[in-house]
Amino acid sequence: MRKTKEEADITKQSILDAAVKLFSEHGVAKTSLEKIAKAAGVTRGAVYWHFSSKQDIFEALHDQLHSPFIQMITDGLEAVSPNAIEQLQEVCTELLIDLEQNKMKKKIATLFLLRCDYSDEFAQSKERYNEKKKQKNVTLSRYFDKAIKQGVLPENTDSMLLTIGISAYLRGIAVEYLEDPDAFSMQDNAAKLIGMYFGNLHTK
Amino acid sequence: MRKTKEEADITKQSILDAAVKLFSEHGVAKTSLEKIAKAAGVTRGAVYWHFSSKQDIFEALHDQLHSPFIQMITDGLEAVSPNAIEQLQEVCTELLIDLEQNKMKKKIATLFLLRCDYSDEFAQSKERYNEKKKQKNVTLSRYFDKAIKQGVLPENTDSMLLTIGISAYLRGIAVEYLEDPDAFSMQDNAAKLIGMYFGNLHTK
DNA sequence: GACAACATACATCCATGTATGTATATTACA
DNA sequence: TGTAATATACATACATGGATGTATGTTGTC
Repeated sequence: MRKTKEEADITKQSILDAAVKLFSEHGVAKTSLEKIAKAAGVTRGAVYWHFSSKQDIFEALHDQLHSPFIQMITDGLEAVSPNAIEQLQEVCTELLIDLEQNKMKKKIATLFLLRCDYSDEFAQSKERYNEKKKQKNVTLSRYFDKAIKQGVLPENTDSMLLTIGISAYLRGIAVEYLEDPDAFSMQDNAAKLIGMYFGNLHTK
Repeated sequence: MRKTKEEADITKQSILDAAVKLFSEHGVAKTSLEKIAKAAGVTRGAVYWHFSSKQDIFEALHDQLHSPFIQMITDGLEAVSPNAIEQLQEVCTELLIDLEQNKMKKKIATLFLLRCDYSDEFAQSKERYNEKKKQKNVTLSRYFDKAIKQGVLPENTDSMLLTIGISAYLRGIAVEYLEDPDAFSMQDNAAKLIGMYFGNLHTK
């Protein structure tokens, strides 16, 4: 019954995959380890071998999936561009369209935005999550400072406030979309929505 | 042990109050009817007398609390104003500041935005919720049409898109704030944040 | 005296965690 | 290089608590 290290890693990953699927479909709280095990084609024994609890699985998913999601924004901004705001617009738009087209990302975003709450046992996850968010905000804020120097944003722009605004807007669009994906199409509207926000920011 | 109709109503309301508190603090899924009963100073017998299940309580809260919350926006827009956009700005700003100052509203918003998910048994609640949202969007969209006729919005404005945008923005700000109320103050920033969005919409 | 407004008691089901069994991969050693 | 020892990767079994729903008892009201 013993498996290779590689086989064991596959088992572990299949548990995580099953967890993502079930968490995003039925919510974290309503998903039992038994269901995860079955969906992964193993027993709870395997689950408890690889993870100590449901929180543990959640944390693993958080590290593996959510953090990169946040970083996707910051990474996309590293390339040098003549117009920092236009670049940001493109990154945001792509992120939103990707949410519609990439099934996996859609699942992940649904999971972390709509299917979990960070109270009680998950408070520790929230702590780390808030930290990542702060980092992201610092990065974005510095980015806006760059844009101001570039002359594509007015001198008196409050970069921190703009950061909060953009973050909220992006999240709001994502949440509203994921909550009811038939309400509107990202492909058709993401660019326009983002454009609406940035329309008044250009100095041109 | 039989009580007056009035006393019974008080009991029922105290159960709902306890539910709001516990739901918003620990999440809907993690709150048992036993805990609600204890917090309300009764037994589960009383809870089952007034409600058929946890979903039933959730639905009652939804009707009692969430719907009015949505309607607060639409209601605030009924008054006749010379500048529809400025009026909307004020309504949105007030709503957000209220979220910080009114403890009860903060609890309610936390509950419905961060502490519940609408999958599985709660799908029926979601249906009705989405319906209300559609109504709200129609109202808002008509409102923007009015603003266009008023001349405070450009002729070529896409009112439906603007509706989606505003809704998303408001929700995003609310969610980001509630998730970490220490991150920024509504009193200081709500007006500015709302202003940022509307800045490019004026025809002035 | 009937019924409303509960409290209490009971039965059942899940979910969790842990303990134990087991086959096999890996390692140690001769 | 073969083989015994050991640790790994689980499956199975067990014990427990907690949550739910219902059934029944009790008291006061109308």
